[in-house]
Amino acid sequence: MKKRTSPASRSTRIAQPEPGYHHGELQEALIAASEAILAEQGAEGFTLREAARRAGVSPAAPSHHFGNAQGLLTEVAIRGYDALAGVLREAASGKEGAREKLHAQGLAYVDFALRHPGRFQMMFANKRLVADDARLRQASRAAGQAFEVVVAELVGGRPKEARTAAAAAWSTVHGFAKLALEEKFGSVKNEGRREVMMTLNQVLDYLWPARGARC
Amino acid sequence: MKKRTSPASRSTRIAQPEPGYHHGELQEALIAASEAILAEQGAEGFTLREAARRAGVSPAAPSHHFGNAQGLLTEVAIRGYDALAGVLREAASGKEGAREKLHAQGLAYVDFALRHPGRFQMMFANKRLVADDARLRQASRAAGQAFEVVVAELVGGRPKEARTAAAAAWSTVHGFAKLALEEKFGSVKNEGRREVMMTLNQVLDYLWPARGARC
DNA sequence: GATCCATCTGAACAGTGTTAAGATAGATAC
DNA sequence: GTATCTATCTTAACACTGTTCAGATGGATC
Repeated sequence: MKKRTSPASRSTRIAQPEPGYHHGELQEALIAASEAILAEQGAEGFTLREAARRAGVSPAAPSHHFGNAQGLLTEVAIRGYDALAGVLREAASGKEGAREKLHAQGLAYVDFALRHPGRFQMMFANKRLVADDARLRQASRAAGQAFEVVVAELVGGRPKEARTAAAAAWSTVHGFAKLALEEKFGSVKNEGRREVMMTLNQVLDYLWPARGARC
Repeated sequence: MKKRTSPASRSTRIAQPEPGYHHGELQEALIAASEAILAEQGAEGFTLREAARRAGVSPAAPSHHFGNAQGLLTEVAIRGYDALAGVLREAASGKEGAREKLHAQGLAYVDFALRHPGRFQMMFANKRLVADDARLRQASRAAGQAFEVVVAELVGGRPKEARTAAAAAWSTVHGFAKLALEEKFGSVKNEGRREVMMTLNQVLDYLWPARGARC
């Protein structure tokens, strides 16, 4: 503490809209910093120290708010699931008919994954999260249920079949997103993305065909 | 170099069947050590130093054979894809009829992932591998094509539709495996695994129904 | 105005991957 | 049979990482 103690230098800290901490702003600053790292560097690029650096605090500061790196990432993942659930609900709300809603949700799911790869990968990196955190599990379940409500409409309400169909839908779009992110369907940068999304369109048409199109 | 120089102490090194290195055995020892770590600790538990430790060499030794950690893991991933491709081909060969073959492949794929989670996760952790390694890409493509040959039979040879159907099949089983590993379908330990595999069975039946079962 | 207490810092620790220079020893050449 | 060559491995160091703990800091409370 030789050069950074004066109020003037303090206010130059990055990602600190209000000059004073001690007011619960550090949590938000750390979460925002983490999301920025994930967006720029991907899930593997995240480090707790870098998040602290961007928030303008020492490496030990985050521990007082989140316990450890897993705690911070868990909070980031929760927000990610909330965002995903919102995207899925909105996609369904803009369509008429169960098949069209499911179709739109599938596209929205993969679009979310390709637009926010770091965040998406981290959401499903259980080992880096507090996997049994109650709020995390709830947020994850809520996102999964976005499929279930649409699928229930598709299969006509039978709960057993709805569970199976929801698992099928989630598996398909999740697997497609993961494989696309690992470039198994070719590049996903720039115009490569459009092509990958068209492949997804065909996959969804193949698995959930328009009434009477298959068989 | 004070205590470990005598031939006697040298021979006590772990995972070193033949006492003499200098014969190309270190590559195999490092790969075997890495696979053991992945099996015991999962993908996140792998460290290059631990692999070197198990092979009985210094932390710098692997660099002479694999360049860096990514190089070693790439070799591990290649063997993983080879094993997976073998499993998929064998699963198909034991069945009659395209749908039954695809069904068996799906079960085999997820079974492979649940039995070797660390290896499986690492195979799809592009950031930890030399993603553009020619042999890795070839091994990955070979595994993916195990689906294509069966799916081509299913759709009757039309190549465009076969590509789509293969992407659909791979996506579904890959997504199911990933979600299962992240415990999204409940526990996957012990008898929980049987239940998860039954869910997969229902998913496959739902997406690729027996002739005339749906519609 | 003194005390309290949440918050944050500084410094340390054990661990990581990677690099460069040097030791070692099997293979080759004379 | 001895000397040289060359692949292989070690030692030591560097810049990182996450986490812990004693102590400084300063806003809120009495």
